[in-house]
Amino acid sequence: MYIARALLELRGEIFEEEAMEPIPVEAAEAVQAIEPVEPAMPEVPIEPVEPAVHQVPIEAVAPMAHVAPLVEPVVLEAALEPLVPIEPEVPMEPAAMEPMVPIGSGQTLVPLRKFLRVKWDSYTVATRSLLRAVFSQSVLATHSLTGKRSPAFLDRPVKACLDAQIVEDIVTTVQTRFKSSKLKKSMIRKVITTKCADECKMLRMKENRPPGGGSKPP
Amino acid sequence: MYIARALLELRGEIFEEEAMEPIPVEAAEAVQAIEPVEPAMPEVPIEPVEPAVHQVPIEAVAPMAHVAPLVEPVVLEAALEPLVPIEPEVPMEPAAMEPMVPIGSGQTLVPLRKFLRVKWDSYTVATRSLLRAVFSQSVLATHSLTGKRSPAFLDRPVKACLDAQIVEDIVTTVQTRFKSSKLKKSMIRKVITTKCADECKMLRMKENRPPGGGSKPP
DNA sequence: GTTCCAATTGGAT
DNA sequence: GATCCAATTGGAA
Repeated sequence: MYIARALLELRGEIFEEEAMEPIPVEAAEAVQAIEPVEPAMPEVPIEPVEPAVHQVPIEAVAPMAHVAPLVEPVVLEAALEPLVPIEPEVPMEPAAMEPMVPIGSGQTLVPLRKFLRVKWDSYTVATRSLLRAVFSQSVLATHSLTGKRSPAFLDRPVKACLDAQIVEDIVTTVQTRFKSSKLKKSMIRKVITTKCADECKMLRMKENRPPGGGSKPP
Repeated sequence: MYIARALLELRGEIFEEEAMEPIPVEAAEAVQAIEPVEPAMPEVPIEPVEPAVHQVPIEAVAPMAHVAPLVEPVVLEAALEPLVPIEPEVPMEPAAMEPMVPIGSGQTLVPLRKFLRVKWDSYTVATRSLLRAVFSQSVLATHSLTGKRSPAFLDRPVKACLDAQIVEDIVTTVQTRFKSSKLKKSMIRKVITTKCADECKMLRMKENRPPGGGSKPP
């Protein structure tokens, strides 16, 4: 069973190799959902106090596609705050139904549906893919690995840093999957840095070309 | 004898021994065992599979000390003075006597004495060390890997690029030495880029602090 | 549409 | 003193 296998792989109990087994896309596609719209609102990075578990927001989709997708605004708002762990006082109703998968230390939870779409073709692709499963595009575009200022551009505003625990969980997950290639953490972190930079560029493109800016040759 | 051993190492008949990446060594990570680099097993395909210019037979150099290399070291005379004579004050006659060692394709010759000083502790150290054995500090400081302009600093003057053949020979040499870790060329090239940048910074420092700039507390 | 590359930088290690 | 890190960039792959 795919889910069971995915969980086993998670725990490193199934061997990986450079060319991983073809990803069970069918399972993911069965419940495929349209990517939620990314509100271009730069959210303020709220530092969690002492999070026990980092829960990645789920998409507004019914648990196993059996039920009609009951989209609640609460869920959408939650999706805006990917870095913030679920708050105790906010009971997540539909979110609780979403099957979650722990990665790394187990403190980071990834929606199973998203996890199944992660591409394991190479450590770089896997890292970038995992990032997209865990963070929203807007978060990736507005954050950096360390939150430190660019030494080459000291005047540029500093970006907030990605949640360190989640980053660490991603790194160890990729390391485990590709452990036969003895990946150093710094390699994976470099990919994360590049991914954030690329997302930042893409976001900038979209902002400067909202709609109607394109040239239309007749 | 050291020279004999060096030649053996060149042919890959002596292996990396302890020479391997001393481990990621990130922060708290720690405990990955330094796995011993495969059992000693001569597997380097130095054998003359092809008559091409690939590998210069070691024998052509071994007799040395009085015979010029069979292959004309065209590359090294290429204006960039990649290989400087050991002693500037001695005439070039001893330079012709200097035992040279071919690396990579065999088109690049390294003075044996410098080659013996190369550190093989890790692929990064080895790469930087090899660079210093092949290029002068001033060349490293004034050149870059590709010779392309920095995309982040389009106004900066473009540096000349290091000799592509020599770079390739360095890359393949390091790759061969550390092939058990399946190094990608891009990794090694990145080290070269960084080394050039570091040498450039150092040169800049020296230029701004010739002598007499230091503070002397009594 | 992404991903990758590498030049430059200052500080950290 | 040398090496490593990673933020930023534009264009190449």
